[in-house]
Amino acid sequence: MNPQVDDQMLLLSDQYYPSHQAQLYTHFVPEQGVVAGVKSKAVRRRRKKKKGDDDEEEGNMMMRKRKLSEEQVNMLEKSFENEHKLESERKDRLAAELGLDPRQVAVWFQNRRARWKTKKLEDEYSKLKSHQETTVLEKCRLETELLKLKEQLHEAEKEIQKLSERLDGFSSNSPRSSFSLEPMEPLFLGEFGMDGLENVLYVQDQNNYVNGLEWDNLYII
DNA sequence: CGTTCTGAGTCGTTACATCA
DNA sequence: ATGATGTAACGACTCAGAAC
Repeated sequence: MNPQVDDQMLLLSDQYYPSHQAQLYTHFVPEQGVVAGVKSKAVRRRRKKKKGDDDEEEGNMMMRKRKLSEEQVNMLEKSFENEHKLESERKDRLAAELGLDPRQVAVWFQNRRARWKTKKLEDEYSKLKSHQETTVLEKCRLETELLKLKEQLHEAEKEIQKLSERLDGFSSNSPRSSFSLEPMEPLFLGEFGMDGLENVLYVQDQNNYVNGLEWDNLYII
């Protein structure tokens, strides 16, 4: 910020810090630069930079942090809830109502927006994180289920293989007779895959429709 | 004494106005 | 119309005092 702007702020500070409003501050720091109407260039002192910069104002620490009163913060919060952006008119009105420098109101809103944004990011992050965790769990569950189903499929194929071998043996050893149903019975069941595959069709699982699909695929191929 | 909260300073960027 | 310059507002980063 350039010096001209700072000068404007000095004027504004004089305008917005009338002495009768001093009681509004819970932590009004004595040497603020406007004490007892003294117009001072030190209203907005530059803070000390890092250690070793310069010690010009070490003696009279003019720049101290002023904590806003609960009432001021409440009103600012209300205003922030209504609208995060702060137009010039609203800033001036708020500043006048609260007995603050418009610059302070602007700074408060800037900080509030920044911290609101940080909090929002944190919230979004934790939401995404928990969503990701449940997705990973679901993936594990599905993989386990897939393994089980593959195992069942393997068993079913083995069974089919056994039955088709039996069928081959039967057709080569005995002549066809339309009246010899007795030996057909077990085969009949086998032909439709019912022999020994109950566990495939009646798997106790909430997703057993999946097993059904697998079974369909087995016979479509 | 370390941590957290928060008011405020600094810097870079952007939008806009003014002027030569 | 156009480029240079000044100004204001803002976000991001940071510091530092206060509170816990």
